[in-house]
Amino acid sequence: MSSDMPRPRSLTPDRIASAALTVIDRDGLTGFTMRAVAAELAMSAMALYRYIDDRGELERLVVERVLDGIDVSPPDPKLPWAARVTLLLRRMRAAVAAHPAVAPLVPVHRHRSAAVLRWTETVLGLLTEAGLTGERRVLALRALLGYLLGAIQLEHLGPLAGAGTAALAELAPQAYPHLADTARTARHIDPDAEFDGGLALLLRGLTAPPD
Amino acid sequence: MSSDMPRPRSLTPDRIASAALTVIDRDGLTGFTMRAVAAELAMSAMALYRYIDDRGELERLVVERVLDGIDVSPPDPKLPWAARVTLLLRRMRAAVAAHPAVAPLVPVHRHRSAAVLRWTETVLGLLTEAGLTGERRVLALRALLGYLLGAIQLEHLGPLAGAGTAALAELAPQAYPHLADTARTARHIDPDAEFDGGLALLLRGLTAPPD
DNA sequence: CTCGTAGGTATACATCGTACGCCTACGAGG
DNA sequence: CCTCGTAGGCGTACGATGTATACCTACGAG
Repeated sequence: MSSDMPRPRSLTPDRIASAALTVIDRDGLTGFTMRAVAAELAMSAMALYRYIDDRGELERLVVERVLDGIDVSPPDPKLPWAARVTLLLRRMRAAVAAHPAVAPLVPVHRHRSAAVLRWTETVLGLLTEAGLTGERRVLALRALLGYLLGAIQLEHLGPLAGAGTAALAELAPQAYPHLADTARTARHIDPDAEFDGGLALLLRGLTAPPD
Repeated sequence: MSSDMPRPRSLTPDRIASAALTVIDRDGLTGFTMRAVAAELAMSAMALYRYIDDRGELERLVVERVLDGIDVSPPDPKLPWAARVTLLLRRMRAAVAAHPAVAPLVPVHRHRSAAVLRWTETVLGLLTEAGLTGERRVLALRALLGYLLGAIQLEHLGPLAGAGTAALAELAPQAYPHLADTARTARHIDPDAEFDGGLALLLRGLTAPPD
């Protein structure tokens, strides 16, 4: 055999992910098409299939690329424990916020990302430091992860995340008194503060007495 | 004009939603097609467009149908406060769990559902009873909603929600020690208990001192 | 009975993911 | 240098999808 390297060319997975991300940032998820990504790489659509199996794998690459930028180093140990956890969650949230259109893809492909593994390991380290082990640590992680993913969905899939809240404040006069009132208050809250605030409530619960 | 009712026929929005849900339950989201839903109704695909504007509206109908079954009556006031909130969240979770394949559609169309409005109003009532008002109530609602939506995503979009956790327990031997350990523990936890447990942590934080 | 309207359908089109088969560039072996 | 096998790259094509358009038709009001 003359086997080894007959034609070692062109693309790296990273360049592909990068092109796909460019397309998504520019045209949104609906513009995220095999043909569009190929065009972004100045290739034919089918050429992509020399590097990936199918659309699913492309999505996976995009999610991994978005999440790979996350800094997973443990924050300064001198910070209060809650502040350190908050920092880590904020980093993940910020990574997604930098490319809002990929938000719906994150929950689907999250578990295949090495970055997420590292991030989770770091978070677990912090939880362990706080004295959480065994089942309590599992529950704490699940609660944090649930809150994080849910918050991301709420921010990027909501009724345009603010316009709808405004509508709620108008509508529902006496049929939904609490709702109308809450929506009115919510309009004045900064999204970052809202994320941090909800998280703070959760963290307070995590560190309560071990039953 | 002879205007009023020239031909008053066939379908109600509810029958349409019902047929769509049948299709989704049987064939999953990928089988959820205009043609498939039409076939389920023994009609041509285009006939559907006499009743709905586009696919998006069909999705909305499905989500509304799934969520409409939720019991939004306030639970027995003799129950502890946390138990009452838990009950309401469980109801929403159960409604989605009854049709797992629609889970990805829920965050997208949630805000247009009257059932969600009523449900939210009830939850807000409970939060108010617990002494939460103003910003604190907004944050509490957001945290609960985030946790709920996130938990639903985690359960239905995970790595087949269990198989992946198992894989994590095997993999990642010394590279991710905390993770491997946590995954091993997680395998023995019932999903319902996990949901309730994480929620309990959050609720504990909600009722802590008002800063 | 008639007639206008809304119900229902058939057909058609653009766009999507991707299977298939063909050329071609290029690195290794002579 | 030539040649040759392999993998890169492309053109075409197919089935599926959402939906626009134009048509026929059943039916209730007059």
